[in-house]
Amino acid sequence: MNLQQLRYLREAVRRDLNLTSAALALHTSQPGLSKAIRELEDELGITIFVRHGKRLTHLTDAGRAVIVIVERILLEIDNLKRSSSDWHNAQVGELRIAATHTQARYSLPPAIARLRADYPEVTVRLHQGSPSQIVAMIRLGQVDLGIATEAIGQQADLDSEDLFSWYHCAVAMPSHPLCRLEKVDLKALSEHDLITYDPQFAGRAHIDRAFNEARLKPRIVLEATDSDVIKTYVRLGLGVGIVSELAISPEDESEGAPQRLVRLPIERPFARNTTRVAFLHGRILRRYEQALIEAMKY
Amino acid sequence: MNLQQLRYLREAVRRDLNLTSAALALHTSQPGLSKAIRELEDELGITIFVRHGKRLTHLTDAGRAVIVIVERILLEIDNLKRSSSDWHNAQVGELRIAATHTQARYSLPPAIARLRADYPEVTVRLHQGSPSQIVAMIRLGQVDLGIATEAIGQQADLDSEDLFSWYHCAVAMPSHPLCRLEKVDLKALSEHDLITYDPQFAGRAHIDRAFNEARLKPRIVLEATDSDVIKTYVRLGLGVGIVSELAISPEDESEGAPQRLVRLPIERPFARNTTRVAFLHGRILRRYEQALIEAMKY
DNA sequence: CTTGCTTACGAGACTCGTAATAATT
DNA sequence: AATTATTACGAGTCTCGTAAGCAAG
Repeated sequence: MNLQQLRYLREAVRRDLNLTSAALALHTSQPGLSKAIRELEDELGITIFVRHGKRLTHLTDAGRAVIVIVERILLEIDNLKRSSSDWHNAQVGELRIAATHTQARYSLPPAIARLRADYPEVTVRLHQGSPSQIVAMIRLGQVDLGIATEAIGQQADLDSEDLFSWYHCAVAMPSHPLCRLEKVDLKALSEHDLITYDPQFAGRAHIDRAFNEARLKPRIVLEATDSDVIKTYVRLGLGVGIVSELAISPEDESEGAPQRLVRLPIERPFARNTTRVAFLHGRILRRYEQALIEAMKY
Repeated sequence: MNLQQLRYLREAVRRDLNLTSAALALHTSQPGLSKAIRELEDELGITIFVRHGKRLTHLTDAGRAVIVIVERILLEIDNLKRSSSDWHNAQVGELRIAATHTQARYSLPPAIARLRADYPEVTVRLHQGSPSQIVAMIRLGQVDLGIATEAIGQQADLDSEDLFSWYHCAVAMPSHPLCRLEKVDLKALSEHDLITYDPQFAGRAHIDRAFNEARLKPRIVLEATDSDVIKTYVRLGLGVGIVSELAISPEDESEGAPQRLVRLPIERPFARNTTRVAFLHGRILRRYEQALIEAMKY
């Protein structure tokens, strides 16, 4: 048994039992991969894959049991490399982050700037996606850390940590009728056109829940995954935007700004959102990964 | 990096950084082992061992961090083999148990008989030792399961399970003066010669504690690691034995027996003892290992 | 008939053991 | 002087890629 075989096996499973595709991904030949897997099966004395003629169709029970352990082994091998690397040159490396747009655009920049200053030799790769895509990227080992607000604290195979909390706010153009009110409640909001996040994103669940509990049907005229897109449409006068307060900067609200946004005085805020960072369960974090996480907490 | 290197490294650490001894244990050549470790250090980019000329003197900080991960990897590799083996031939294998004498002699036999009946192809190897030796044997991978009453529930690097509980009892020859009492209390016991376990064994700590709390000084005239030895000396008339009730069989007490022992009516029993089974943290148990554990619970 | 796994085979790399070397205790 | 790690080197093994074969959709 050797690590190569385990890596091949994992990739084959990840690629839905397509050895050709797995071989391609691993920059090796398909026959070699095929052989390695058969040899592993022989040595362990089990069949991992059910074969129909010359196709791998699905995993056996034993295969499912084995793959779990193999994933753990390879995770620890990674930990070994990362941990070693931390001892001899803590400051060089690569950090792959997946985040939603809101995080990538508003909460990550200062943390990454800080990281770049403290660890100039670390390359940062930033991927964007929906929370479920982020989770998938972590699982497949395509990224090291995932940052999102939804769906990221409840995965059994991921470890996660709270970073910070924030609320939604409502913004409108100065000319909007709601800007004339002292207090804006849910009912008032529900009577105007609203623009907010796609249901998967940035705490949208909390927004829906609030309206639901008040037995109100909001008129959401536009959904986007992206705070900037929402702000743009608010500026076009399409409605009131409900966005993360992270996405509203002083410049957006300043008197002199050409397309000034006004933050509406919402009576009671939508439920608090907590942005979290997640990574593979059991993964040891490198020094700069921990530094980034600390830099994001406040 | 390969598994061989990791195995070599683990053995070198286990053998107190003596590569010659490690090579011997692994049935390989010492230069090969030396080379493998250097190559691993090179690849990881760290030095694991501090070298004084040509001696390995101690571990570096990085080495200590690395060895923990390496142990985990090799444990999972073992799990992989064991788990696979469970799928293709659950009934064959080897089961190495370390137990104290009392367990090996009194509580294990029925469970092992049952195991032999259910899994005739499983070879059982039984090792004896003190609780701390048992823990060491588990740690070094010399045995699969360890069974003892003391010192075995509180090791951070071992998983453990309760098996059953039992009390100490006091036995004497029929002619002994204590046999004439209706009730025997600690004070009465403390006025006679006592024979019991070595301080490391079979709940001896509870015995000492009981006397201590009653501010009595027991006259322990003989200590043994072994219930049978204690019974033998009781039969020789050297004193009252305080042994596990597991070690007293109906034959010992039967009227017709040549060297009959009498169980004294102790007023209040010594604290309850719980016998536990322990194994390496994170180890996956084979079917017959679980079966043995279940067979011992009652 | 295209896709995709397996078998066959050979060149090159690697492993591992022996012998020699060198540094500590 | 004895013990113990490292270096050198070569035989044997193993790995891995190419080419060919064959089963399934």
